[in-house]
Amino acid sequence: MAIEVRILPSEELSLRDPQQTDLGKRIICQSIELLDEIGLEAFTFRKLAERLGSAEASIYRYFSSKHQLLLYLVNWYWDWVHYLVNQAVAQEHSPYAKVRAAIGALTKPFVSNPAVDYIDEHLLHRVVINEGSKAYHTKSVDKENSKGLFLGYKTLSEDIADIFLEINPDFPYPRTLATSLFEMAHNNPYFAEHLPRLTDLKADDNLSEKMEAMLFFWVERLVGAEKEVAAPSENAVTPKVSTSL
Amino acid sequence: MAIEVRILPSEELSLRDPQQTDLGKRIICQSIELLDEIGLEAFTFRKLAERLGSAEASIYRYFSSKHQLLLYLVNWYWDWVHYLVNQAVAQEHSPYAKVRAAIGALTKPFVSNPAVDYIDEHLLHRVVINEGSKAYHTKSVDKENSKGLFLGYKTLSEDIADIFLEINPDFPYPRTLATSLFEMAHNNPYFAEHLPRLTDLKADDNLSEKMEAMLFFWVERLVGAEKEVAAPSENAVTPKVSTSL
DNA sequence: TTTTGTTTGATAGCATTACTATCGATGTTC
DNA sequence: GAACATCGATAGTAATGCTATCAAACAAAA
Repeated sequence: MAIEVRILPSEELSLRDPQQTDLGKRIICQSIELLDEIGLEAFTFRKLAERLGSAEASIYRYFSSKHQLLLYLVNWYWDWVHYLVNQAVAQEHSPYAKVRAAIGALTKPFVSNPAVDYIDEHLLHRVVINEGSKAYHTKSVDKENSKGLFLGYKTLSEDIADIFLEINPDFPYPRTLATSLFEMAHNNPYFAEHLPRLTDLKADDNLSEKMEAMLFFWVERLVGAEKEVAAPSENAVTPKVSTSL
Repeated sequence: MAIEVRILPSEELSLRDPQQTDLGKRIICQSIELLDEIGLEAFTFRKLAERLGSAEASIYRYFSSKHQLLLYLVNWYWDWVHYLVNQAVAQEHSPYAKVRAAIGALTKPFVSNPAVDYIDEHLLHRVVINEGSKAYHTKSVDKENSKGLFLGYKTLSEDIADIFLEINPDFPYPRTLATSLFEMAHNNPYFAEHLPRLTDLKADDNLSEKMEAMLFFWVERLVGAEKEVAAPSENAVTPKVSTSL
């Protein structure tokens, strides 16, 4: 059974679906690498075309601007994380186990998707950490939001928020907590690497585990169900996935 | 008594001190307005010069790039918030009252500074909310960090983190909590206005008060001193300041 | 097998951006 | 009034962010 995970919440994310053609897939693949190497500011379609052995104009046939390309990539990421979260949560029953599972997916969203070989999830994760917030910190947010280009982020947050409400229906800040955890999961690795005095975590090998513990600490204290404070479900935090994306 | 608040942690923030000349002050003042109007991406020194009735080259004598200008403004903001926090905290004695005071400054950093007439703190606050994170999400972070260009953010966070440790010396995540509160104080108003499904707060008149309550809720639950949970200190949350900056 | 249409690569071009350099005019200082 | 710094003005250059055109390559349709 191949679950169809929506990658395009809106046709506005590209001029033509890059997943349908060879060039399109290479654009996605190489743009992630190039973004990771030189950053969004220095990234240009000219450089990408050169790297692809293709022409600038060819890329413009898929994406009208580098901002649209960024939105595409970030949406892909949000959908991927959402999928991982759903997958992990579905295997759990107690609310706290669900939270653990969701946090596991948030802190380790770089498991690779065997159904999509042209995207390096590890690289994409790093790119989103570095450039992700630029996708919505723009003068065009409202216009793009009305076209549904941020649905990926919103539905992901709301699904996570719902788990908090499952634990404690009176918790007053489920959405803020969900987005905060998401942002923390990106900011802390970044800070640990570049501005270490802004975080308590070290850029170790086991950063993910430390962060997982920290985010769970956050939820435990904030959502604060009085019973069942430490649900000892250790399994299935980051399940290996094998469905097609 | 005029307290000297450091605005330039490093000479690297400008080519020449804009506070010393009339043109310099007008550059600061108008750049904030222009950034607020059209955003960092569309902002150019040419447009700014036109608005100033000046020449592009004249601006380049103060700032080598718009990125340097952004760093200057963001540092000004960090120092200003830091000053407000110190000011507010100094008047309190109990740790929780200090937290309340600090959060008050974080959520309402737009009180105006009578000693600096060419900066509109309200506008600057909005600009930092919209563009602030772009100051350190760059490929040049490490280089700039080694020059001390982010000291403002780091010392602010650490001072706030120290208050948490005062409450609970064993709290394991003081810095992460400090930066999280700071980022939440920026993200939530932004989300409330542009992506409302990402937050629980409404873009009301009393957003600041709601946010203040929320951030205090965060600290209360997370830092979690068992005694003295609700310190009823209501005064001096955002003091009017009159020292020279 | 021709025809038609689609995709691509190649080239050109254009307005804007991000600067740098030069050069007088206008102060200001001593 | 000589020396100096500041500023506005103009010019120029390399890179950016696109748009347009055209022909080769290929696939689908007739």
